[in-house]
Amino acid sequence: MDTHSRQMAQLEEQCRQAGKKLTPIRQQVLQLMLQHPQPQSAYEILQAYQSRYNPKAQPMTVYRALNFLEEIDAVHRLASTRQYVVCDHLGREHTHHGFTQFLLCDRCGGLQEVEMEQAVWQKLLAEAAIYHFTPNASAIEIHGVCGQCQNPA
Amino acid sequence: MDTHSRQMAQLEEQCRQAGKKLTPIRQQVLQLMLQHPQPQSAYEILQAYQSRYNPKAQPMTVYRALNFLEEIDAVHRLASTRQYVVCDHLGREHTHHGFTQFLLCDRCGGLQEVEMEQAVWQKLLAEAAIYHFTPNASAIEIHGVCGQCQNPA
DNA sequence: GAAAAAATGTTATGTTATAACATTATTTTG
DNA sequence: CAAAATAATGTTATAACATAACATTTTTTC
Repeated sequence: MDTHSRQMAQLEEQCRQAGKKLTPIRQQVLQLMLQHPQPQSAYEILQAYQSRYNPKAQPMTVYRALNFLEEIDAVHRLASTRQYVVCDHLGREHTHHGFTQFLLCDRCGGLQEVEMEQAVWQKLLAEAAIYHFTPNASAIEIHGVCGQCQNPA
Repeated sequence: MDTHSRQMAQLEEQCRQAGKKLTPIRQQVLQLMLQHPQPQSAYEILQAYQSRYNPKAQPMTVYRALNFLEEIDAVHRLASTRQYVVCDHLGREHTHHGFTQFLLCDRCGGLQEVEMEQAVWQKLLAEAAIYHFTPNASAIEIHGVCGQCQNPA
């Protein structure tokens, strides 16, 4: 069983336990995303979906699947670029506890998902607390240039 | 001379020194934004511009002014909400050196602009460096609930 | 004052996302 | 099991955000 199948199976189990359903459409969308590690826009995913599964699929179909997958933490939506990407932890025990740092390469469009050190996000929270502000999101997005693009082979 | 006029005058001086021009349109857009401390979408600003200055103004007019104002660090674009807001430092000596934290209230739509402690953003940079990633943006956006909205009077 | 550069006007279109309502599939419950 | 309720999907339309491309005007430079 390949990695994607295993991830899919584990996710299906997770859903079942949570009383949610990983329907065919949702699986198909996730499948497409697993095969494409780079972040993609909803409309790019729609195109892939149309090519592969159903030429008549509409935006809503993909958006609904993406929203569901985001709810169950299977995918992330990158607010700054309006793109979607499979969660790096998919199919692992470990889910998100603290903050996530998304490192987005402006050159190649690639993404690195990094768990922030606890010490760092606690400091971020502390700074916010000075202003009596309570964060409810747990990710930050940082744009820049990745290692690959800085030192091309 | 009121605060806005003073800020405008100082900005004009800054522009002059940098060989850039704070044209009437750009001033007008900034003026509207100064009168509206909450972040606004480009189209909201366009509406205000149409009401106040020119009913026939088009989106491009506002977008061009906003892009210019962003270039000279007079306004910020909030990527996660696609809104624009006047820079909190406008008209002060102090400009951005390190990282900025934008605290966005999901309840009231308000914004608090906070300079990150150097120790914190250095840690962020250090974490990014592990992945040979070089950030080129210097702001992060954190969503949550502000003090006002948590403890309504 | 002619040429070049910068800003603005104008039209069209591309991109992202959701509202609203109809239909179908699945689950619950009497 | 059948009716009712809920969840998911289909479908159409449109709202909201943003830029391309080219024309015209204004400003600067020489």
